[in-house]
Amino acid sequence: MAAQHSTTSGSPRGRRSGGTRSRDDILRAATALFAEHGFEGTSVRAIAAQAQVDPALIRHFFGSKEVLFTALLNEVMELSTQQATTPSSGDRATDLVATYLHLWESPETGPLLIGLVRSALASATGVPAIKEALARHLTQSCADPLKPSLDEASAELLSAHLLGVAVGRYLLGLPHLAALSTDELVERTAPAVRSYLEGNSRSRKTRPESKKKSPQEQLSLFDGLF
Amino acid sequence: MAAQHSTTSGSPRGRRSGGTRSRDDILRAATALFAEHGFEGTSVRAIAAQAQVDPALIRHFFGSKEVLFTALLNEVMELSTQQATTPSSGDRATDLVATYLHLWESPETGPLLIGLVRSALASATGVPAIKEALARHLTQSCADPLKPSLDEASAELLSAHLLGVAVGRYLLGLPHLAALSTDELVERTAPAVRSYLEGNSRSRKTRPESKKKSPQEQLSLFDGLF
DNA sequence: GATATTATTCTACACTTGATGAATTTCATC
DNA sequence: GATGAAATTCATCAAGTGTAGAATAATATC
Repeated sequence: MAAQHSTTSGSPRGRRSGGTRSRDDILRAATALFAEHGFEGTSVRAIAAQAQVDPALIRHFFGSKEVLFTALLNEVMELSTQQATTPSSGDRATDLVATYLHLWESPETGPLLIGLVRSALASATGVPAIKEALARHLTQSCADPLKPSLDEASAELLSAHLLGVAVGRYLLGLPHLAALSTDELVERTAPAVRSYLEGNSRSRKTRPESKKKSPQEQLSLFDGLF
Repeated sequence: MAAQHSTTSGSPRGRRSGGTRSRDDILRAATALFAEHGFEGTSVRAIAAQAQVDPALIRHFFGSKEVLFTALLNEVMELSTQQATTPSSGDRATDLVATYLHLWESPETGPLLIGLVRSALASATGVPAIKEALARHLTQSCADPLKPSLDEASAELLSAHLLGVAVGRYLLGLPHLAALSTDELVERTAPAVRSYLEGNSRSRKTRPESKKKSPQEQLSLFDGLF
């Protein structure tokens, strides 16, 4: 009785009959929106709207927007280490690039990574845990697989390279980069990665002084070949 | 007379005596804050506060937050093309990397680039001109200098690589990457760039079919050398 | 010297934001 | 069947958002 009680629209209050998937709906909506607009650019209300749910439900299930984001962060870190065991034959450079790009192509981890990168780069100070998570992701996915044979600076440089490729393709959408097939992309990226694995580890330490310029002799062996 | 008129603090209304540098103060404050928090993360009020100026002055001088940001965008594009004429001797890869990183190290263009990248990557949809500006910057600073000898996909890949290095060093602050001197960074990045200039342009087209895997023969000439 | 332009501040509007507390309904447990 | 826990919505708060109009003071122009 008492006829619906109040304002014009909306479902009635109280728990619904039968099972619920609101929690999953929220997670899915949050994944999509964080990927599109990052952490700060996504409002709790927008997530609730996309999940067709009241905004207060997000607080009920997760406590705060930041905790919700952290839940997704944990998910992507977990899935990454799981799927990191899928490299195949061939050389290490190709395997590394293929494994890394697979994380970005997968519909399970791809949107999470896009959201992570967008959120981590958005601000220099906001939510430091996000930037740390991105750094951790990079070392886990890029640097660690090459651990014994690469110094730390080279590992970070290599990670930055792969991150740049992902940013250019998935966040910026550089046209020709985005148009490549995954296989082509792997083939074309692998040589640069290989240059870190092989070229650099040999040419370092050969010039202790003379900080300035002229690193030609580094590959001078091949200068005539090309 | 009439004793200061109204609320507790703040300068009196009206124009100040003598010349003014408020407009430049606003530009400087905006540069710093956009670099720190990106376009969406920076409020007009925060810029005004940092410039020690009333928020309405920003509207008076620039009309809107977006126009203010565009003014800085134009500035960085202009300065980039100016300073792009400072390469030195040596090979093309080293010159390209040095010239590009100089834009990021310079106190005039560096903060503008940081703000541009932060803003462009923050959201998939917001202010499309920003993402276009970043793409234009990349082609102007990275791809165009290599124009005749590189196909477009390789140029974008190379641009993405350099962008990744800048992101890792200046936005993410990866510790070992940020600790390198500029010269060391150039030396260590150049080989990867060289692999695009030389390695790739040679090995392409040698495999019209067999899309999958095994790109070993690509550099097989040198496999024994390293 | 009158008039227009510019620089500067104040106040305010309409809106969005994250976070709460309370009310209501269903389900689970005993 | 009573009781507690969980799910759901509503109403609201205190802040912050970009933008706007109007008021005031100094300078430029004629």
